[in-house]
Amino acid sequence: MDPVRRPRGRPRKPVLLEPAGLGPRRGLHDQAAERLRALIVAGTLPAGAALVETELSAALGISRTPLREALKLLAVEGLVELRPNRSPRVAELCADAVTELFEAIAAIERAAAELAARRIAPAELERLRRLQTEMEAHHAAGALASYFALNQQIHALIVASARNAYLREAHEALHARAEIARRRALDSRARWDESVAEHRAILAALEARDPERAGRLLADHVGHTGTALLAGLDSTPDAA
Amino acid sequence: MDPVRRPRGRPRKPVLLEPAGLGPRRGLHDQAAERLRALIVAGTLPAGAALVETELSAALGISRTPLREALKLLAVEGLVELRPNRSPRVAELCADAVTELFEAIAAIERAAAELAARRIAPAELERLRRLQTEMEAHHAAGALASYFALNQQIHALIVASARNAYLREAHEALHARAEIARRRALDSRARWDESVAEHRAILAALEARDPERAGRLLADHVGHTGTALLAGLDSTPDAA
DNA sequence: TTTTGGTGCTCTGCATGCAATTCATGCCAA
DNA sequence: TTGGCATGAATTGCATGCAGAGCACCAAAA
Repeated sequence: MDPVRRPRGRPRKPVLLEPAGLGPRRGLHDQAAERLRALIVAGTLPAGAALVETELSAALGISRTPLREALKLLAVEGLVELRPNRSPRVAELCADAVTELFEAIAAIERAAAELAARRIAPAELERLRRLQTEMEAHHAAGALASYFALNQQIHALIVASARNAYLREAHEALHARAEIARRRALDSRARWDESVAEHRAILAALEARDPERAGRLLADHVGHTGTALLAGLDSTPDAA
Repeated sequence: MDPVRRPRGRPRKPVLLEPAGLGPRRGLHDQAAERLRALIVAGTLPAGAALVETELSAALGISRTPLREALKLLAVEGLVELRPNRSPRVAELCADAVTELFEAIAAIERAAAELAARRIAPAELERLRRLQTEMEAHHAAGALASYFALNQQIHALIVASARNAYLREAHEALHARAEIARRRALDSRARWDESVAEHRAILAALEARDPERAGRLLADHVGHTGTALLAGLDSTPDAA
């Protein structure tokens, strides 16, 4: 009944999967993909966990066919790793991969910021300001989770303001994987102050509609986040 | 027996699908995805064509299950468009989308060039030089197809030299879609001279290990390619 | 004790069958 | 003639059954 299977037997923490209580949505495979994505990003399904079709399908209350389709989907997104005739596994992220990942995210967000500086609408700028204010409030209150959520919304909004569906798409795919790494990292409260300040500078650059500066600041910000996260990475996430 | 179904009846050109003669490969779904990708990029399956599962599976000599998985795969890659309870369609590319597409490719290739300028290995540089020479030869000989193939190899090699799997991944996904647009464009021989010269300049920047210049040149090059291609786009690709 | 060959089981991969939804055709009424 | 509607076929979506590949465990020999 436990869909999580670690490569070699180890103390398995119970994984809770609601039997399938979700509302009227699109196809089951889509729902399954969404759920699995959430479970993987949240770390409920830890990196390296084997995903056995029969067990997962039973846990999700669906049959193997839509589940397989969902797994293929997540494989393309890079969240799971399929090997022929073997159980798919939740993708691992070694330190090198995290470095590359944030490098790529920085590249995309830089381009997005440059475009956004030219194209962002006043309403979006206003929303960015509100989010920044809110984030600073959560920062001051020490609310880590809320801070992260706001932070993510800000980055997503900047990318959206670039008005480029392909950049946005690429960013989303990479962001999901970054979230995994983020969950595995220890609290990096040390970087809060820095991060908030950097966000303020980025917002200022966007308001000034300075593409070069906005792009550079955002890329640097993501780069810093990556290195900070890398430093705080739990070096022994699953394997002993 | 004809897997191509145009939205409204029109003279359908015959689509040739080999019954399944390929050698020992991975899963059928993978083979199917690869084949369909090739057919879509080549334009054999034109944009907007409805992909009926039973017909396609029969044409490919496989059953519907692996075909469905392949279609989901291509949907994530953005080559086909799935709508619930309707036949999947080959994704369309309107002019705006092409603009955005090349914008995104330019962004990624710029980042890749900047990284490549720092990381490219001497052997890769040597290979780039050879490809450039070869491409110039094909250019001089007026061999359009060979020129395009070489051009693509050069871009792929530059991205590979950046040593970032995520950028490479994003680039590949976008590149497939760009190929579709390229097939729909009229001959842009007018840009040959320009393009070859730009490639020479990019190579020089990489040899000089100048990230900023290499990135800017490559981004501009891609941008020019995009606008040229956009100008030569067949404005009535399928619909009357 | 270590290594090698065998054996059984589990799991994936694929094919097929059935139900639900959608689209098209034709009919009827205004 | 035109608009709306009902009916039918076609197609997707999902579940299940079966064959093949891989892995683990076990036994036997060096």
